[in-house]
Amino acid sequence: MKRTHRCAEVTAADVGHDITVMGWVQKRRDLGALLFIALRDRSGILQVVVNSETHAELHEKAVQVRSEFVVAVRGKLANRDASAVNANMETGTVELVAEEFRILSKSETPPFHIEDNSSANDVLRLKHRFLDLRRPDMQRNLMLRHRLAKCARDHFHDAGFLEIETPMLTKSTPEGARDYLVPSRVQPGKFFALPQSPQLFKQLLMVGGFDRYMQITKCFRDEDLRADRQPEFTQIDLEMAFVDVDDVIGVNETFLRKAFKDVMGVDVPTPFKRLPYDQAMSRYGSDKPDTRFGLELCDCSDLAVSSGFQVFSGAVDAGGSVRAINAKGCGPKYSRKEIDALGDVAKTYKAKGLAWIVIDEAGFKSSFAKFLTEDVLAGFKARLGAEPGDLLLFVADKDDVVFDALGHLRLAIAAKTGLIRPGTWDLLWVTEFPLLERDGEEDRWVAKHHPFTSPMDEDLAYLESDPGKVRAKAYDIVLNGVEIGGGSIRIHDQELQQKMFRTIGFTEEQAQARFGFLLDAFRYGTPPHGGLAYGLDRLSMLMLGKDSIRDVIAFPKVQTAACLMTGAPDVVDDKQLDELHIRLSDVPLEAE
RNA sequence: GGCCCGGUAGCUCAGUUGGUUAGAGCGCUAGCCUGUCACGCUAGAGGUCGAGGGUUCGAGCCCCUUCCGGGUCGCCA
Repeated sequence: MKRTHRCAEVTAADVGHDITVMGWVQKRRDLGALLFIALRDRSGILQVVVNSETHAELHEKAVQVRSEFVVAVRGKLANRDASAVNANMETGTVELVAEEFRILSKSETPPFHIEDNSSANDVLRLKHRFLDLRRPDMQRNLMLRHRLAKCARDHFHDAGFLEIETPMLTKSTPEGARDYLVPSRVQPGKFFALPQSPQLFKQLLMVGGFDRYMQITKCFRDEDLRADRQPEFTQIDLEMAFVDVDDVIGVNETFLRKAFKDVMGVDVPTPFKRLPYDQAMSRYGSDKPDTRFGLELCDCSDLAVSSGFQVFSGAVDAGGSVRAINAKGCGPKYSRKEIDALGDVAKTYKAKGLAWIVIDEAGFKSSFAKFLTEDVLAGFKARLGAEPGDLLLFVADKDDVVFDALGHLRLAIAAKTGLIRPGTWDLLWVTEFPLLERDGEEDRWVAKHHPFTSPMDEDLAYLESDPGKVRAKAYDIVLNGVEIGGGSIRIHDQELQQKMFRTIGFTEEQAQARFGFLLDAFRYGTPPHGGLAYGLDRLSMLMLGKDSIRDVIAFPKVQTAACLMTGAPDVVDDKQLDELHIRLSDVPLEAE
């Protein structure tokens, strides 16, 4: 027997014709002399009818099937009687009248039912991921991911990009995330690292003369997992020579517009909004702001200084700030307990507390009422445009704490009060990131993006005198408050690169030891270049409205970075370790 | 490493103040059934209450430890 159709790909034109389908038994409905089988493949479900009166032998075989048996059925596609039409089914007007039937493979009773919105828990599903993948929503997810990846290849191919692979076994580089290491058998005591991204290689491809490169590739970072972070994930990575910021942004806006059109059928207008980093922080308290709603931050530091409220004035005196958001109309919506819960949110992000004022017709209620004179209150109300019914929330601290706390508060309030309209696709560039940031632990400047990111031309003068002031030619693309990609224009000038290394405390020897191959390359004619990388998993996740990238990865890992299906990671034979010149220490021995 | 949530039948869950033999729905098995599509009807099987320890006359329930999973902070250039 040879398959002629997928189950749900039969059309009205096929009615009356002989067809053969193969798939899994979704459901068996046995009416005695009449048997219905809902047959499923990746396209959907088709009902098969087996009649014992007309096909006794066939029926005898078919009644043996159970859920998830794999069968092949040949027969005539027929229209159902009007009374038997199932309007909830894509193929509900037709059915396959079996004339030949083969059980290709039996199945044990599956540990959970194969269906959308499975209520089975994650452990069970991930242990049996091969079954979980049969569920229609997992099939849809991975099909969308495929379309997105294909769209990227098509678009960048059409725009003159070449897909070139870069090594998986490479050199560990300092800074950034923790590397996954691979021991060398041939060179005792030495290790490869799996790439955190193809960053250096794609820059070398630019030096190598491939002026437009793209790749869809795995990246590895040995850090703790989150709903949107897996130890291995996939980037759509690209790099272009002879470009500046606007060129990179342009080709990517075209890509995203095409991706949303082709994959989602959604029109996203270009150009996208652009928001400089300092505005993103001061208005939204985040470098990946969700701008689908307001609740913007408002600086009240000047009012706070003269408020007579020590917590407020002290924060400003210490170089911090007092900022607030006005949760319009939330006064009556939030109980005291719920406001306290907002305080807990603020404390999660290191705020020492959350000060609040509820404005009502009669006056106000506040957590710091005794410090609120008429004048001070009037000042805050005017600054925040407050009206009766509003809930004003204040955080006083160092700027980074204030931004972090209020930034997350506005998300919490938006989520709780339903400010976010589903089905909106809010694309936004965040630009002009700081080039450097202070490393608290080591008390030095470190690259915020990476050490090859170019400073903005107008800030070059400050690189040595006031490094914190220098902005970078770096940009992130943000979708609905989630960073889906980021990149920068790179340094292509050797002198500037040296200066950059000096600023982040690298001696020439250290830089040479770590990035020598790149610096060598840059001595031989480097085109100006820059690029960007997307998180394919995250973009797929958002397009599907999911809140975990596990839903768009065929075989994901759990929070302990383990694969429940294969049991990886696992112990290996001593022989393998010997070959790799590795001796274990400090490993708690399990009972053998 | 910290904090929070969860773990009872194959699955999803209920389980009163600590009290007899731990229940339900779905699924599964067998029988019956010619238009089902959440098929129906009848009968049946199915339990290390995650694991270990403690308190108690008595623990699914209380306490301690631990394992597993999820969320989150730190971490993630």
